[in-house]
Amino acid sequence: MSIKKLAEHLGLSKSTVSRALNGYTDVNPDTRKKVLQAAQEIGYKANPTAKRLASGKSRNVGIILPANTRMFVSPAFSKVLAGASAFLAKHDYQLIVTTISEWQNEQQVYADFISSGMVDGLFIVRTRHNDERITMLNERNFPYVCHGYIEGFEDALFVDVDNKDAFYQLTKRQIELGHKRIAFLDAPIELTLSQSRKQGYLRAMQEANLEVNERWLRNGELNEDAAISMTKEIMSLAKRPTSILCADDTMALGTIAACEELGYQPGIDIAIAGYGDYEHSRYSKPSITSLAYDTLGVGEEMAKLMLNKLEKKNFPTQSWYHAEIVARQSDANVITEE
Amino acid sequence: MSIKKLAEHLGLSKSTVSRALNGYTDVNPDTRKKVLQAAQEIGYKANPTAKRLASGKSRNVGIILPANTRMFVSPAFSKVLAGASAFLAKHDYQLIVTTISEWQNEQQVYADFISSGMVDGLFIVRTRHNDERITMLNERNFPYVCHGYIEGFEDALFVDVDNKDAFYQLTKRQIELGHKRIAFLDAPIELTLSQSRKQGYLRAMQEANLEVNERWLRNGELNEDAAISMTKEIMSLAKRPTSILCADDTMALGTIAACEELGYQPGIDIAIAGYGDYEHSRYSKPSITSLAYDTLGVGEEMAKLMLNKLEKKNFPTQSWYHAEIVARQSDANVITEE
DNA sequence: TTGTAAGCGTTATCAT
DNA sequence: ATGATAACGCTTACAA
Repeated sequence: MSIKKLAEHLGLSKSTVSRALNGYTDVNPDTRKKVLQAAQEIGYKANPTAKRLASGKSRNVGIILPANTRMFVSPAFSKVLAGASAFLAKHDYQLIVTTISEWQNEQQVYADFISSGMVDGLFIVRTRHNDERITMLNERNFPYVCHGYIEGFEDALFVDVDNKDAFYQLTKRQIELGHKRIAFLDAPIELTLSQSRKQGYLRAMQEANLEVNERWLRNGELNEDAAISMTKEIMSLAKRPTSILCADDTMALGTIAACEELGYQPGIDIAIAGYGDYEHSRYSKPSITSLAYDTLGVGEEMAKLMLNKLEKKNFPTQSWYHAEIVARQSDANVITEE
Repeated sequence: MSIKKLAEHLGLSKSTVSRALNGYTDVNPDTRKKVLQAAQEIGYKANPTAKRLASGKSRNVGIILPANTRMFVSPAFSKVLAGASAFLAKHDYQLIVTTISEWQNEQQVYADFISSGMVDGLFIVRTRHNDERITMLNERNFPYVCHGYIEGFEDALFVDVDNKDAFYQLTKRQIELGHKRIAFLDAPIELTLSQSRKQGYLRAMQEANLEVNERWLRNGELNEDAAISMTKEIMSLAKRPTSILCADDTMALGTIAACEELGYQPGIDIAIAGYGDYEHSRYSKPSITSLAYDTLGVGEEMAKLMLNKLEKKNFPTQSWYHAEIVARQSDANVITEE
């Protein structure tokens, strides 16, 4: 009733008003001016639901977050979201976050969400090898942008941190600090990022001609508990590492706790480093050496790729960010001579 | 086109199919059975957008989170969200989270969001004294449930933790541990919760006949930096506290850091306690004594109140949760004799 | 119990 | 450059 009223008020037809409002070219500049002004005065706002039904576009982009993992809590990730949200908002798009619980079927939730018409595109996080979500989105030809690279799809859109380089750097740092036995508690193996991190680690180790003990190379969830149990196992080995790299700073926190429980002094007896430069890492004791990247920028970039895709501009499809070491205490003063 | 197709396929009218699908009573049980089965087989899903336009209901409830504060990151709060989301999902509602950036006008964002028809109700967090958001929602008669009590509106819906009791307990604990000079770094003064926490603190102090030094009672943002600067100021006072209570565990983290920087040993020279029982509090050094509550439950309760409201059932409008002390190292072994 | 038909507020196709 | 009018997919009086 509303565009209708506005039209009547102006003595114009709905269609003209609609065109004027939506920036079509075939409208008399004067008419447009009048319409815009009247809309302003009357306080007319187009009804998004009706718009959506008529146009098939929602101007929303969605993201589905597991309610139970730390993803929803990861300080780094929430900045990514903030960056994406801000960029979208500037372009009159909205970010819609829904959660998925453990008891829900992931594929189903994704399928329902995209077929609900609520969103024009989807952000995908924690991308996995042979990710069924990606497969489905490709099949349905539904626009998406991933946080984390994916392989096997030429024209896939993603932004990622150069994890390989990041962990190459971090490992190299350990080597330069004199370590020879370096463990790596990697992310869950199904995540694509775990592979690249592992590669970076391996490359540095091989370049330095250091032994890569398979027992020092583990995969686990990005939380304290997983890190604690892995650390305990590793540190009880006959041949144990002098340095432990972690896939993120929460793991580093757990690793520190586990080492202390075992009687080691992190930062003195044993080196520990993480990834993500979470807020608490500065305040941890010892403070945690970590890898920092432009979280806000990553989010913005994801949004940018998405808008390009949705509005069919020419665009790059992939974007890489660089992580840099933030050196702190946790790996700084460890004596490593045998 | 879809319900139409389903109807044609069944040889029924759209309306009958619609009624059958939506559980109306005036439908032949047999007909309903057939319709449901056919829908199942064909894989028919009602288009939510069309439903929304026709019915004026979205089956979505929204929440607007500041992208920049720690709200989005607070581990406790993300569990609240998870609880709410799960409960809503069980009842075929969705939680929609949008973010608001610093440069956006809050009232505007709220107004736009509710008038967008995207949500049937709103969760409000960080409720404030004379909260303009509440005023607006009341004026527009738009359903909402607050996290944090609000005053001045009889039939307001909220769930809250008994903050007064919580900080009464926490303060009392300090007193029983022998402290006489107890500081309190409270939340931002505009938040309603800061008042009740202060009241709890004051009550315990007064019951014990202890001096309440106004300089020891501060308000600040719930993050490390705010706590650090407040702690430094307080600890440089001629008469300084032997115990510092914090409005949440991130503040406690900052307080610990600041005390250490000043040469104190938290948990030994000075007692510190927080609120929220964040994940990192167990791993902090010293580990942080905190107040824990049923975060998931709070979220579920918010969702429950919301659904009651939306579906106009009789219901309680308010719900209180209890917080309990989790005793750890940060305030355990502090010697307090003068 | 079922069907008809008029909305819901837009956009989009065709004329004019 | 503007106006009718038919979608969009569903709900909901009202009629039958």
